Amino acid sequence: MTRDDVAGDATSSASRSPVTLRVVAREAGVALATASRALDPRSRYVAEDVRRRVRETAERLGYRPNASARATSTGSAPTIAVLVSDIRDPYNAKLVHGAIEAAQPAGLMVTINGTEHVIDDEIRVVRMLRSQRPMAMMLTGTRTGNMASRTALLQEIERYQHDGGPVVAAGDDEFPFDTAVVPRRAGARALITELARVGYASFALVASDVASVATREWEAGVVEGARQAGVRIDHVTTMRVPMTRDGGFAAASRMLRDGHRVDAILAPSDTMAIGVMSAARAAGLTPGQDIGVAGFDDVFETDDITPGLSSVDLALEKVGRSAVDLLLTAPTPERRRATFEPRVALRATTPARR
Amino acid sequence: MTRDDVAGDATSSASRSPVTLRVVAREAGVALATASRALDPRSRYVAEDVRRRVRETAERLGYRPNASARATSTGSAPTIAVLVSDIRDPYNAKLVHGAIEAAQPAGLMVTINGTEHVIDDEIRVVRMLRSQRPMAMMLTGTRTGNMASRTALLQEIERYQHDGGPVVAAGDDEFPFDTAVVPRRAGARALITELARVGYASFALVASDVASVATREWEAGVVEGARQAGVRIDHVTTMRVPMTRDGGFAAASRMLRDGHRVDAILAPSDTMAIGVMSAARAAGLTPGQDIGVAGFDDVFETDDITPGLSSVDLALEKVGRSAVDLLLTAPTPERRRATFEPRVALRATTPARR
DNA sequence: CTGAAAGCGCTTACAG
DNA sequence: CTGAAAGCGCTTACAG
Repeated sequence: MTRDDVAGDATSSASRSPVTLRVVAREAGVALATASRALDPRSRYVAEDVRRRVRETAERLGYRPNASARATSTGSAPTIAVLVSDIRDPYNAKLVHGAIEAAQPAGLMVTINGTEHVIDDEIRVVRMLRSQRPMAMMLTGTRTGNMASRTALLQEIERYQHDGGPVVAAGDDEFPFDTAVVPRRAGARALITELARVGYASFALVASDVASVATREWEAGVVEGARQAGVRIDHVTTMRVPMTRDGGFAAASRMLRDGHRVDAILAPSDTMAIGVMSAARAAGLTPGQDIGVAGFDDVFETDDITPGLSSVDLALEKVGRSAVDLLLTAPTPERRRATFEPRVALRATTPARR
Repeated sequence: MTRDDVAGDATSSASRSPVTLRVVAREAGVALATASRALDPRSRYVAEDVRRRVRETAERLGYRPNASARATSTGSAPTIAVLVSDIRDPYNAKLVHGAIEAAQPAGLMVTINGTEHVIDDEIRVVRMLRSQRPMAMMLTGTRTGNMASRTALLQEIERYQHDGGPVVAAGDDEFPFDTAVVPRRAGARALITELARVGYASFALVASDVASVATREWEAGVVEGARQAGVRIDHVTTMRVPMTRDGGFAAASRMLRDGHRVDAILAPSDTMAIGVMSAARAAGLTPGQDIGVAGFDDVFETDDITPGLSSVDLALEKVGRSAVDLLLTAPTPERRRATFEPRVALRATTPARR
């Protein structure tokens, strides 16, 4: 009753080569071309019994078509290349997850390339990506970097487009590609409208001027909403800080030190809002009690963290999914924009006032 | 002073084909083989001036080598295929981020494939991945699923290995591959040791029996640590729940309803611990005050969420990086395990007692 | 419906 | 050091 029959041949492991279509064809007794067709679901004109026989043979041999060979034959790989600044950022993770969800049923792989928020790094990465001849490219997250870098990036991407590669963006409406637009402006507008409705009348904004487009859109939405709702934006603190917890802390600290007193502080991301809360506490204010705090993104999605952070759900997974859908449908002569419904989530950091 | 010279030919955009090595060679006045060598940094025996000329030509034409063609020629793609259950989970995101960091300098792409925690889905994905002929495969996160699925998955992976493909795991020590092991056991041991040191004497564990290996390792570490430190594990509630906030809530609720009273409740992930905190509050207990709560993973990494959740930093990014390093170094006859130093982070949910 | 052949864009012995 | 040629594993007109 030994188990020797179960154990494989452990010694002769590596470096055999995978089963090839040629082998499958030979074993099934057909020509290479026939085997190719039999295995291609889109190919008409194959006798049913031949098809079955070839498929069974392929299955039995554990045949897997060589995607690279297929790609060099057809000219492009069944791959969507996604540029993402930092996959640990839940904002990006949600976009990417949505993209993967939409890509898999279409038989497409998603390739992730980190760029660490540095636009010059992105240029390098796009160069690398062009080599892959991916079916499409997708830009995600927020761009930073100066005008020159930006132009260089666009140029590298345009080379890809020039060769017929479709490009889509998921995020801000800042590039001349089809874009699944994160509803920042509408979301910001809805947020301040809601807050006004539950009794907030004066606001301070803390923002980073680094991730410019994202912040600008958010700020524009807040200002529009404030005007409509008849509430005041008393102070805007824009600092050259990253959109991180520490950035939010720094900006809010300065604002509070300057003596501004408002009903609520708004930040352009939840991560920054966490820093705002810390700054408030450091200044002796309890968020949700002495002062309202609201973020943006809704990446925490929870009331379990106390106090629950008010935020705006930007439908990021849908945005990611929709970006892939844009790639999957035929391009139109004019540029397309997919839009989404944001959802305001008021939680413990902004209880109703009065 | 028009800008026509800058604008490209906007009308005739798509479907031209990328510049090919053949074109570069012709333009540079050399043979195809010579161009290939001139562009290959590893290739000796190319006259310096020829190399320079070819490189300049390639640069000027915006040439990018066709990775697929190269891959079909060499037999494998410069790609690490990563299997990940859910990229939105910060645990996975950190592992993947580490992997990307290590892969990029080596000129390797990382391919992400979501599997939604379903092992049968993983089998499908591995089949797909085999087609890519990636340089290596990396398993990440926690496996679930029954014995049969598990065997089928291993079998599919073994086919890949059989063809000479290296496989590495980043996570639990549950597969017969080189593994960068997440230090769960040591981390759990260290956690309870620390807690004992600051005055905690009795504990309850809530766990999921779904993600078995991860939970088992954690539990084993806790039990070992408790024995060494001379503290009591009063109760273990293991429920058939996912390792989520809701899973933690359900298990902790049942435990508390059963009337168990302990100094602290421990959960095998931060996400579950968040649920535990909610359950405690629902039972009228304030975490960090009436009862201690500690998670595991340290995915939140922060004191800013109040009360700050005590946890164990499992060095996940290092684990991810190291997994790739294992792939990049020559394999050894015996299986390798890379290990890491966990770091206990005691925060507000477990203040020192007495 | 099937097969022989050309071609996709590279790499790499092999022979100068 | 360089070039002509074969080969990687597929797909796809083209001619039965």
